Amino acid sequence: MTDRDAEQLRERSLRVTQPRLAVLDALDRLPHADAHALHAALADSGSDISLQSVHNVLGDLADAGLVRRFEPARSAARYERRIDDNHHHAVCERCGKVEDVDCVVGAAPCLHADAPTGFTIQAAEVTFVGICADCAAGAERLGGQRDEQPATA
Amino acid sequence: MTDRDAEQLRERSLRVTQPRLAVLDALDRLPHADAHALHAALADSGSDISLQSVHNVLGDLADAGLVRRFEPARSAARYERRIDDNHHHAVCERCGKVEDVDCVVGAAPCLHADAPTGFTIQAAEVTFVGICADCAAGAERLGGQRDEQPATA
DNA sequence: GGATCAGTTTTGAATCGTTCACGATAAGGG
DNA sequence: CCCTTATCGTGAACGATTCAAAACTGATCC
Repeated sequence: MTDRDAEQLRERSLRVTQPRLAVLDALDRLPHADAHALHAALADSGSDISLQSVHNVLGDLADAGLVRRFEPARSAARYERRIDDNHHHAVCERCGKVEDVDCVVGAAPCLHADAPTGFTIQAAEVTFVGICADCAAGAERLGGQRDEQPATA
Repeated sequence: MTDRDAEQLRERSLRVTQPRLAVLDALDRLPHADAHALHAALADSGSDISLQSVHNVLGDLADAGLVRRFEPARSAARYERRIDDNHHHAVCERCGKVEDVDCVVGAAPCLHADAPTGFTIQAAEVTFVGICADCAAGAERLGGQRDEQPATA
């Protein structure tokens, strides 16, 4: 997929660099990672990229529209490569895990708010908060625990 | 309304203190303020409360369910007193202003996501991003400007 | 294939919003 | 009115992100 990544970068007149390819590749493996998690993952796979560069690259990619940035409450910014379809996110209150939620109410569901005050709506960010299956199962017999996916992965 | 505020605090077994009443009162006047804006507003109206205490109070009030905390992307946490109805928010990309958006799709619109992975949805956070009427009007003849409501108000 | 130039990365420090720790203070029951 | 304890204030610490300047390298031109 690195070829396709390089192509995408060129399409946006971004230089094809090792850090950018590495970040894109890591994002394929960690679909909702934050900068810290990506940095750790890259370090593990041999790419010696500074955390600041990860932020830098993510910023560039987000500006270019190759990557989408979203910020669950109480959490660092997460990044994902799914940008074409408008899907939403479910965040586990307990462990911070994020899962994709496809639109249920049709094509672009919550996008048509009638902003009474002349607001021009450009995008809608929908985030569901709840308990993921794993935490629900684990919490039945254990007290509140924390696992924090992005810190680990 | 201070009487009602005091009553609400007592109902949650929170002590009725001047800082808490002041914050609640300020929140009535600034419906979507962040901690900094509230601190400034309180200072203006004579209440000499430290910024840390504002955070502290807001945290307590949020824990008690008297206040709702939400975090628009790229912005500090905002707080509001409307907690009973589930309404959403429209954030102006340009000036950061937040306006309430009532549910359009019925009673609890986007709340019924079929989380495929056993997710138990507890709440939905819907945020619309766009351009507010003021900024749209102003931007027609001015280059990109910034006004940042919470910093001023 | 190599030189050149601008876009990128790096390093280190700075910023912002928020949280922590602890002594000082005051709310509210007795 | 006193005592206990929640709460507030002060100051420092913290995590995530951004900024600044110098070193580097990808892409183009020769």
